[in-house]
Amino acid sequence: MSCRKDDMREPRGYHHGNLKEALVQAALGLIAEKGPSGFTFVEAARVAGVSPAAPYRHYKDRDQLLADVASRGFMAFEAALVRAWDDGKPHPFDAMVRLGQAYLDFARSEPAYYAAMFESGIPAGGTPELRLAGDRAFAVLRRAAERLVELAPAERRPPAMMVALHMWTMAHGIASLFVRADGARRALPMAADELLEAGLLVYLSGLGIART
Amino acid sequence: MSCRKDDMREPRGYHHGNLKEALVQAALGLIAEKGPSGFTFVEAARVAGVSPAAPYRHYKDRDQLLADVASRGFMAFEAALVRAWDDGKPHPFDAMVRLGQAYLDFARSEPAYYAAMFESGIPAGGTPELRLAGDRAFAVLRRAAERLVELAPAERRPPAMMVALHMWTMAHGIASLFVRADGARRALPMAADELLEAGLLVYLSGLGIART
DNA sequence: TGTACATCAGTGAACGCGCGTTCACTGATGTAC
DNA sequence: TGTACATCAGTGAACGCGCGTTCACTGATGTAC
Repeated sequence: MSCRKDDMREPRGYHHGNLKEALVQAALGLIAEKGPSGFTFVEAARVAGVSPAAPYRHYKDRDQLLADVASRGFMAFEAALVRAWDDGKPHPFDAMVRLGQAYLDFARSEPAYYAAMFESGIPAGGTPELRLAGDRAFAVLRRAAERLVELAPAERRPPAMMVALHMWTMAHGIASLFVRADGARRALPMAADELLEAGLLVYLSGLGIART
Repeated sequence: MSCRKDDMREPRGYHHGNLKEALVQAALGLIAEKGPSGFTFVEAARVAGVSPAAPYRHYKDRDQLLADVASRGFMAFEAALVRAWDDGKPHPFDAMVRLGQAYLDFARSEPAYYAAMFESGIPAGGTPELRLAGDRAFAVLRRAAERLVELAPAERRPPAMMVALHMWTMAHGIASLFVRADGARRALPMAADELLEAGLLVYLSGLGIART
């Protein structure tokens, strides 16, 4: 999926050459291992094979690194959502179900990104890049919602923004409660994907939006 | 709402008399202030006015205290949900909307409990008490769902468990994204309560469940 | 009612640890001429 | 092509800090007789 664990380029001289990248990868590994709160600046430096003072050349502090990781996470997230939505083909209905799956898939396959994005406690607008990347990911949901509400009976067409927020809410609720990678995941008497798909379908049917 | 900030009983002798309680209150205050990951055992002792070794008489370690806080949180949560549901009166439909409100109200008015319950990273079954308290809170949703599905057309009655999970999902998703107290709360172009209410109503309508 | 004693809750000093951050430094790189 | 020099990325040692945990201890409480 992502370029997580490669490029631990062994032999290096005085200059690392790619430290910023290496710090991000190190952070991802540490977050996956012990959660966002267990990740430290010093240890990221150690994993990247560099002295504890080196990261300060690239990030003001720990939170800036975390924000960078979260930004990159949102970019990868947006890409995954765009891919799943695939411009609403062949039918916005199917595409929307794929979108939900992609949301959960991302939480599952990129738990470190997901945790940095949603569970690290850094503010959503912490840096301009982070805000932008987050907005762009949401915009995918927003565009999908716009296409979907066009399928509703014209006389009672719901606001697309609301629909987008509801889809986000359901996907995020399920991911937070039942898909997360850490010990706080709750047991579920069915597959998380099915739960989400069923929820989305019931919801759309409540809006009067049908498959054809 | 809760008995949070009282009983800081000033003058005391060698024995505190109520240290366990005081530690829980101290933890709640610290979690509210800096989040679950910023809370430390030593500082809880300091706030309770006691030496750093004293808490070990009552809790094996930091996580046990956190689990106790979360347990108590689930008990208060359950009570709030039961109160809101009010046995489905006057109509399960209205009661369900109240239930959703109560969920968000709890997240808002008891952010420390909420964080300990859902964002502290302690496993949901960390202690038997915690598991039991969590199950009981969910059981309220479950019972509500049972009453609601009875209103659905008999020939396509959805499983109550699924409905309960969907309600939980929506409420939790909104609480996690838009109601949380820390810096990670996201802006919302409408009231969170209205978003949840609308989502629940659309969902129920999708199940063929109507007000009368 | 009084005394002896067991139990228990809290003390305070100490420990080792890892973190975040700083500092003057040094090795490598690139560029002007 | 060669040399001088500015710039920059990383060093390594040091600091102060707060945490978790332990230890032998001590003061208070309750109970048996």
